[in-house]
Amino acid sequence: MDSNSVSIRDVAREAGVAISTVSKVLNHYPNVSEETKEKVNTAIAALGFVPNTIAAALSSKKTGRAALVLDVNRHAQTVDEIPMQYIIGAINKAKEKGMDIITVFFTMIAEMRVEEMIRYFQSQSIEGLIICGLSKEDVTLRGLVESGKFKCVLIDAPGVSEHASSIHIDNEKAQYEVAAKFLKGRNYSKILYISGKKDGYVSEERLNGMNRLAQELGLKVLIRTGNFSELAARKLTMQYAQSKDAIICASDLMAIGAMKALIDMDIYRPVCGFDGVSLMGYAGKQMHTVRQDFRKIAASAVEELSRLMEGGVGQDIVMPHRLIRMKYLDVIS
Amino acid sequence: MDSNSVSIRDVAREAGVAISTVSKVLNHYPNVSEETKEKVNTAIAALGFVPNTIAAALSSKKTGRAALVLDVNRHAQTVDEIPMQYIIGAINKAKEKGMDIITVFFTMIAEMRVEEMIRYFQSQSIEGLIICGLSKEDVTLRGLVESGKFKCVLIDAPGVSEHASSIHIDNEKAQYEVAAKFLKGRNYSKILYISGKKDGYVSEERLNGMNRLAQELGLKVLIRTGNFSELAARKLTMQYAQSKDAIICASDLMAIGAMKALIDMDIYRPVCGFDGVSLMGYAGKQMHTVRQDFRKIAASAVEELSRLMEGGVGQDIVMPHRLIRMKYLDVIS
DNA sequence: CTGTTAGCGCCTTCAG
DNA sequence: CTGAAGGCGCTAACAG
Repeated sequence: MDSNSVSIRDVAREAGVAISTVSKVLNHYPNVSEETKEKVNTAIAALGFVPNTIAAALSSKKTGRAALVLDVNRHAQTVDEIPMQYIIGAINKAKEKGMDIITVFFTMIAEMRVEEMIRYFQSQSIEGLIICGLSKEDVTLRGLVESGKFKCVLIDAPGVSEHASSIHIDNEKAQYEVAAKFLKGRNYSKILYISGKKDGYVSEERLNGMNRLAQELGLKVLIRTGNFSELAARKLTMQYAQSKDAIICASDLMAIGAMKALIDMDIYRPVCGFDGVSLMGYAGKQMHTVRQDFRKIAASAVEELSRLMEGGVGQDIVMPHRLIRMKYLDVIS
Repeated sequence: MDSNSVSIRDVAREAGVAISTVSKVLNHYPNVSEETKEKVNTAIAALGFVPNTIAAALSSKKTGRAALVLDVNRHAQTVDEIPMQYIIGAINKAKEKGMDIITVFFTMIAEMRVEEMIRYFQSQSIEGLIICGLSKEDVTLRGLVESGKFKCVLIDAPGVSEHASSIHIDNEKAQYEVAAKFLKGRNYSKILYISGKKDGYVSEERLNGMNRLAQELGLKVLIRTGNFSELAARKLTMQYAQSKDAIICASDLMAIGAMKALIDMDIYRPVCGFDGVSLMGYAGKQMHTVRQDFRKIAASAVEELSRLMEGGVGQDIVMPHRLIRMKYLDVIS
C-alpha cells in the first residue's frame, strides 16, 4: 500500500557509504568530507528520499513539536480574527523553521488538572508551548508553565523564567498614545473608559496608560469593565454614554459594540479602539485604534520558542505597535 | 531534564506481566483477561505512565495524523472567519477521536509539484488530508488526491473515489431556495447575480440554482463573476446596480461589498448573500443568506476521514443548510 | 490468554 | 573522516 519505503538504508547503499554517514549529512554534522557529502546528496535526490520525522524524533528525543494554545469563543460562528492571525503567523514561521505546530483550544484542556495537562502534552510529544492570553485566574495553565516540563512563550502575559519568555506590545504606552492622539485638539473632558478583564494583565496595563493620560490632561474618566465583550460594551455605552464626551475602549470589539450602541441611541460620541482588527473597517466610519501585528507577534513567538528549545534562557520581548485610523476601504483593498 | 522516562517496560515490570501484554491493554485488544487488565491499569496509574505516541507510530506505521489544507488570504490582517470555523470544528473533533491535525495553508505548498507535496506530507507522517475549497485549476492538489497516497476528504469539491470522499451542502438547492425566499412577494425582475469563481465547483452549482429560479420566475439576470472578492463585488455593483432591482451574491463577503457600494452610491437595492458568516451582522441591516455550519462540516470531515483511514471507501456526503436573515444583535448575543 | 522475539527508521557513541 | 553496533519505546506476529 505504501511505497514510501525508501529509507536511509537505501540511500546508504546507493551512495556506497555507511548508514550513519547519511545521517550525518542529513543533520549537517561538521565532520563529513565534501566528497562523500556530495555522493550522499546525489543518492538522496536520485531516490527521492525523505527522512522519516517520526523515527528521527524517537531516536533523537527531539520532536520539534509545539502547541499553540488559544482562547477561542465557544459560541457558534463568531468572529475570531485575532486567534486566526496568531495561527497563520505561527504556522508559517514554524514551517520555515521545520517545526511542527498543533493548535489547542482552552476549552479542550480547561477541565484538566495540571498533571493531566502535562500528560496530555507529553503524550503528544510536545516540547514547547505558546500560550496566548493567559489570565490571572488560569492557575492551572500557570502551573503548567511553572512545572518546567515545557519551554513556554507567553503572549500577552508576564512570567519570564529560565524556560519561559514573555512577548507583548507595550500596552501602557500604546493606550496612552492612542488616547492622547484621539483626544488631541478636542475639548473632551468627560470620558467613559471601557476596560478589559478585571484580572487581565494587558487590561491592567492599558488602564494604567489611560489613567496616566487622564492625570496629565485632567480628564474625568469613568471606568467600567467590559470583559472584552462586545455586548457588555454595548450595554455600558447605553447606560453611561449620554453624559460623556467620548468613549475609549480597551479593544476594538468593545469599541464596535459602543459604536453600534450609539447609533441605536441616536447620539454621536467619538469612539477609540484598540487592536486594529479588520472588523473595525466594517462596523462604521474610521476610528482611532492601536494596530498590533498579530501574525508577526506569533511568528516571533515561534522564533523565541525555537531559541528556548535550543537551550536559550527566557526573556521579555516587547513588540512594536502603531497608531492608525482604520476605515473600510483600507480593509478590503 | 526530562523525567518522563517511565516506559511500557516499567509498567510491565510493575504489573508483573510481559511488555506485550501491556501493549495489548493499551490498545484495547480483545484477548486479555479482566484480571491482568486490572493489574496493568493499576500499574499505569501508579507510575503515571503515558504512552509515547511517536514510538507507537513508528512501530505500527499508523500515525493518526491528518492535515487540514486551507485557503487563506495572504494579505495581512484580513477577516478569515470561514477557515477559522473549519479549524475549530476539525480540531475539536480530532481530539475527540484521538487524531492529530496539523493545519496547512495553500500558500505553503502552492509552489510544489505533486511529487514534492507527496514527500512533504509523507515526511510529516500524514495519512489523511482534508482539503477545503479545491478549485478546478488546482491540478497539482488534485494530482495529490489522485495519487492515492493519502486518504482524502474534499470539502466543497467533487471527487469521490475509493480513498476520497466529498462533503458539501447542496449548493444548487440552497442558492435556489435563498433567492426564491428573497424575491418572494416582491416585484423584482432585473437581477444582478454576482457569481463566485469562474471555475469553482460550488460557484457553478450556485449559478445553476440561480438560473433554474430565473427560468421559473422569468427573471432577467445579469451574471458577473466576483471571484468571491469583496472589492470585485463592490466594483461590479457600482457598475451595474443602478439599472437593477436587486443583487444576489454567491457569498456573504461579496454581498457586503455590494451593500457598502450601494451606500456609497446612495441608492437602495436589496441584497442577498450566501454562507451565513457573522461578519454580515456588522456590515449593515439584516440580510437574507444561506447558513452553513462550517464547524459541523469540518467535524464531519474529520469523522469521515477517520472512517476512510479505518479502511472505509469514499462516499458523497451532503450536509444540511438553513435559510436565515442575519442581523447584528443575533451575532453578538 | 500470555510471553518471546523481531523489527519500525533513525541517531549516536565509539572504534577504526 | 567513516563505519559498526546498540538502542529510542512500542507493536505485531508467533510460540507457548
